[in-house]
Amino acid sequence: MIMVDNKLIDVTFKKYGLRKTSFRKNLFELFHNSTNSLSAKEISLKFSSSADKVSIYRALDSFEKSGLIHKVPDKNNLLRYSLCKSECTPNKHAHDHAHFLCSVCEETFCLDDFKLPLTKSHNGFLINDLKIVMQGTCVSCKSI
Amino acid sequence: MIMVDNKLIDVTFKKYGLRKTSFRKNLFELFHNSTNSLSAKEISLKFSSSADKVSIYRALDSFEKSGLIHKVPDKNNLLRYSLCKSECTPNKHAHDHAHFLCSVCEETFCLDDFKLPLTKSHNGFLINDLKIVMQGTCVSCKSI
DNA sequence: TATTAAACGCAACTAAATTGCGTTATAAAT
DNA sequence: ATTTATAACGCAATTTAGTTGCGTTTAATA
Repeated sequence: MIMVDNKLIDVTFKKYGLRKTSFRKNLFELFHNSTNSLSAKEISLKFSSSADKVSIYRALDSFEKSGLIHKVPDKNNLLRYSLCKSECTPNKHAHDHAHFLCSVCEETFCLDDFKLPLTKSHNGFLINDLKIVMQGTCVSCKSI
Repeated sequence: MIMVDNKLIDVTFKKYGLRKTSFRKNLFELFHNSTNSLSAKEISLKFSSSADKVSIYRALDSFEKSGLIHKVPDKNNLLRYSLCKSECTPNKHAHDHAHFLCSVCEETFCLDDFKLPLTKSHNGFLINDLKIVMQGTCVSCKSI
């Protein structure tokens, strides 16, 4: 596992109000060094089962509530998370991007530059949140 | 339960190539008389547990594969289905509409007239399928 | 009416996620 | 630096959704 600057950990954990336990620091590193999203199972494997699954679920929950990570859709309806790229806080997650599920490798990608339409209401329905999920073949799988 | 015309059942089951067992006829009626979507649990409750859950899951699966119903998103990641309104077949589900999850009543609605953007690719990602899921307050809950 | 293939129903199972609770470690207050 | 309060940990047990296997029943058709 590539080491992440201690400074970055300090700043990030302070910003999101998280306690710096060794497991949570490692979990943050894992997210930071991952290009894609992570499920509890994948995290468990990366830690070669040294981390209890309950700790994983609780850490993910706490990371999400603080605004450090966000839920992303999963092909098999698992809980799956990605590091937030924009400035999310406990009060507001700013996820104005689409998600892409690859049917081949089953990975989930954030399409940060695919912006969502900003619709506030439709036929009397008040819209607080809008998600776009695409399925298809990702860049890497396409060229295989 | 409001009776559905036997003619409608005959025509529908013929069209989708489904066998007319009493349970599946009742299940179709249930969908037909529901304004919203249904989960396996809700269906089980409606049948007051007279239907085995395995039969429910298998019927839903078969209804979906035939093109009679389609999966809709669920707040708690459950399998949830709605009757198809447009002309879906086993080969092609034509669901070019958005779905709306109400945060108050937790119901799922199909917004049939909210059309999806027809994008075929984005940054090298090949898009086969695009889903829009909205969250907010539905018409009824808004006015409470 | 006989045949065959799908649907049913029951039990057992799998896998994800959650809860409870006693223990440990961190942050802050002294 | 030590104490204290609280959050996180780790283990076991539980919950819940959904699946599989298999023998039996039922519906379509020949």
